[in-house]
Amino acid sequence: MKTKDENTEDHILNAAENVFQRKGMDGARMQEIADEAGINKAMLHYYYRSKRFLFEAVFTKAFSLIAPEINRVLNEDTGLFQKIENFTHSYITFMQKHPYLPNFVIQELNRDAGFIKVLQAKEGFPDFRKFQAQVEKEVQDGTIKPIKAEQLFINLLSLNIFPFLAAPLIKGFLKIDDSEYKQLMEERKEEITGILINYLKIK
Amino acid sequence: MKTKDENTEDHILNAAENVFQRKGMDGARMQEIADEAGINKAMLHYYYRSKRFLFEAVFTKAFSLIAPEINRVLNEDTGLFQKIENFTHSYITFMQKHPYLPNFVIQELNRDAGFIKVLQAKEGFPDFRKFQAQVEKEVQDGTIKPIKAEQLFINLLSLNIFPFLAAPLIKGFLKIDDSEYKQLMEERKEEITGILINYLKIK
DNA sequence: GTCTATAGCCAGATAGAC
DNA sequence: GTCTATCTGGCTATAGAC
Repeated sequence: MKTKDENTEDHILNAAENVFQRKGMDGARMQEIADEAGINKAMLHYYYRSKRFLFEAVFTKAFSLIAPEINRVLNEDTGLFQKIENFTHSYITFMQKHPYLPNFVIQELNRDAGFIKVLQAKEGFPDFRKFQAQVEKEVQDGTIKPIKAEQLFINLLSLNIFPFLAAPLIKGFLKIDDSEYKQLMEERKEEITGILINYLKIK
Repeated sequence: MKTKDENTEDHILNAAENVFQRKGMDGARMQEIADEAGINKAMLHYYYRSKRFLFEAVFTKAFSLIAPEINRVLNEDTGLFQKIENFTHSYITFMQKHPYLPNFVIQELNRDAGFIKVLQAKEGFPDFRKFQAQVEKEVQDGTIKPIKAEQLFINLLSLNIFPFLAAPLIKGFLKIDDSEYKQLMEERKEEITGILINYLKIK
């Protein structure tokens, strides 16, 4: 078999990512995906059979891009402070590459919560237990304040992800434009690391 | 004119809230709203003329419920620590009453960012300036660490709102059920207040 | 004001030529 | 594999009786 640089199937998937991530399952149109891919509507069905299946391919791939980001926090072989800093610093870079992705995943999971079970069954789904053990150990050792691993994890995700999800809302409240907002996000690398490490540190 | 306890127009709006907030603009169906209201599809158009107008009525009302919550942080006449505690403690209660609301607002603003301008023009849109002045004053007085009001505001919203937006995702990562998650949210009242006050306090 | 019936359109999906 | 043409169903919106 010959493998072209980028075959039709991949073209379709890329186009579908663009459209689904911006418009969501319900707002997306097969015609728009076909246009984006520069081919015909019938081809979408030839390769993916239905809108539903195409959507699921996009969703699964989206999640497979997020999973390594989460795994970096959960399973990397470094200290807690280092993990917090690594995750926070790399997250903005990730968002610049995939601006619609977290919102897409969260939105579609709210629309169809049962889908998380499909993801959990797949290879590479993040495993929380190692992180939990690490936090418990550091608390035991007295290197950090007593805190639940779950809460720390939620705090880390909240502080990093929310400002991107709610960007239009926050820009509206603060009455600032895109470039000022981008500047704020840049500052948050230090801001978030500072807050969390300050909270964990024993004075 | 006689005012019935709940007239048809309100019935429709309530039903529309249910459906739009769960399904979004694109996923919602006029038929489902009519069923929910226990009346006929034609009535929706009689009272609200189009799906678009009905949606906007729902969206505007949704925002008018959130605005006072934000205003409490921005304009209440209390100290910063008190504001943080008040907002955090009341937010969970608010979410229990309106579980789909913040996700709905954020999602639809991402779909159509221009809509924020309509909201900004309305009465009661939160004004950030008083909060900003307060933070700057407390920094000046040396009662809190130097911090930008914008970042503090973003932190407060992130820590409170995100865990509800991303509930299905976080439940999936932590492999916990609804009641365990609810318990975590309850603990967060103290967790969030602690983090932020700890970060602001001068030791 | 409230209903039934239906117009008119648009989207997902398929048939079939090449 | 790729296209054009078309089917079929569902959705918003309206016409018109009561």
